[in-house]
Amino acid sequence: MRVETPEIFADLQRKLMTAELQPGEKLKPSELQGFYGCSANTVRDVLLRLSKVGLVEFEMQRGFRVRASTPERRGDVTRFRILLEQEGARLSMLNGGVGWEARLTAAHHKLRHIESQIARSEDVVPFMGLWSDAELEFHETLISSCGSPILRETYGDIYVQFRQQMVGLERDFGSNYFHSIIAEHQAILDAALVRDIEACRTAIYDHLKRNL
Amino acid sequence: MRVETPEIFADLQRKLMTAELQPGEKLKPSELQGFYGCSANTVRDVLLRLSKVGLVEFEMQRGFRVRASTPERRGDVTRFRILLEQEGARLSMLNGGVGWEARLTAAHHKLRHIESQIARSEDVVPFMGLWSDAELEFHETLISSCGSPILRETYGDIYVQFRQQMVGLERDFGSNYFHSIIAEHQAILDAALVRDIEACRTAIYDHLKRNL
DNA sequence: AATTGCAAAAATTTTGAAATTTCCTTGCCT
DNA sequence: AGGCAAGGAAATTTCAAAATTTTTGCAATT
Repeated sequence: MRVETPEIFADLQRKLMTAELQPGEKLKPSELQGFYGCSANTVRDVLLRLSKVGLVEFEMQRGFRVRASTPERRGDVTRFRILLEQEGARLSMLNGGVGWEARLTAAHHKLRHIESQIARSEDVVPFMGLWSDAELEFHETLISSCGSPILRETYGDIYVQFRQQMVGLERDFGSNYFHSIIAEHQAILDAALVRDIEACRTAIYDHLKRNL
Repeated sequence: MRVETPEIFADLQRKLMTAELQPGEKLKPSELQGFYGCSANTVRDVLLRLSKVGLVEFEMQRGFRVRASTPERRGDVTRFRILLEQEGARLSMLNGGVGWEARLTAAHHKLRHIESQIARSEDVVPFMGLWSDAELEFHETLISSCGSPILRETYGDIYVQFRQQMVGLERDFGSNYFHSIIAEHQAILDAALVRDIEACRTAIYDHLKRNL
């Protein structure tokens, strides 16, 4: 089974984000090498790049480890995400034009569609992949007109880490849960479209505070 | 001339931050290898880690390049630094105790001492190294009680990038310049010590806005 | 004169193994 | 029994060369 480097990266990132590789677990290039059918050094390269994203911890002479998941870190990631998203949204509301509004509306429409399906269905699991993608797109679109590449990049990294920290956390995905989520996303959209900076700030906080 | 990996990292970081390696310049492992007396792969490793910090750009199959310096990026880095420092200082003012106040006062005292010397002297160049270190310590201490490892780490990275963007920019380092800097640092310290969040936010902005 | 195609050169990535460091087990001494 | 040291196993880092990819230079065509 021959795999190319970008695929190794993608596969490891997915396993990291779905907790198929569990927090704290040691990542040995010499072991993964066999699985991917490449040399240990290639795996090492990929892991170094994953440590840039923050999914993996690296310590010199001590190798790699799946980033640990603690209540402290979850809170830290969440607070940082809130900071970046509030600022990104604020700037987007100041800079964004109709194009931004259109893209945001579109992203929200798709997200809403999936969330409605989930709210009606029994089992959330089969929707999780699609929902994740739609959620990410909505939030990234929200900050997309902030005019700061650094903010957008950093947000992308922290979002990925957020997912890593939250997955594996057993939560009550009852229909209540998704009804709340739907309302929260709606509140963010509404505030953004009328450029109400304070309302949007609050809506973002209310959406994410459950993870603090 | 045999050099260990951490020293290669440190040396490259210094050259990157002092513009001895100029923005946009290509970084070829096969060339640096000769200079450091190690293999190309070792250099590659170091460069991958420097790209995590943001000093170096990496693109698959295209190698490494010193991060470009443009007015846009300078502004972006500066705005992001302002965001992080304002939030870090705000949280520190809420969480920090006397210990924090003491460390901040100490850091400011050292910084002030060097800045006074510079303001009296003709040539700033010989002081630049010491001043850089003292400035970094002051700003890092300011946010040190924020309680967010992620914020502190990210600030560290962005500070380094800030230096990289600003060095090489010809500026008027007349005595006026350092008199302003002294006043600005003092304003930040004063606001922080009396926990005046708004004043501190403004003082940080006023200190950094010249780079926008 | 500009553009496309091809071949040579240069640079990057990958490899497999050697060298080094860390980690763990075992045995010795207090 | 507890702690420390030495030895061996495992893991990480480094190396030099091979394989791959990109870039460059030159000629042929439009």
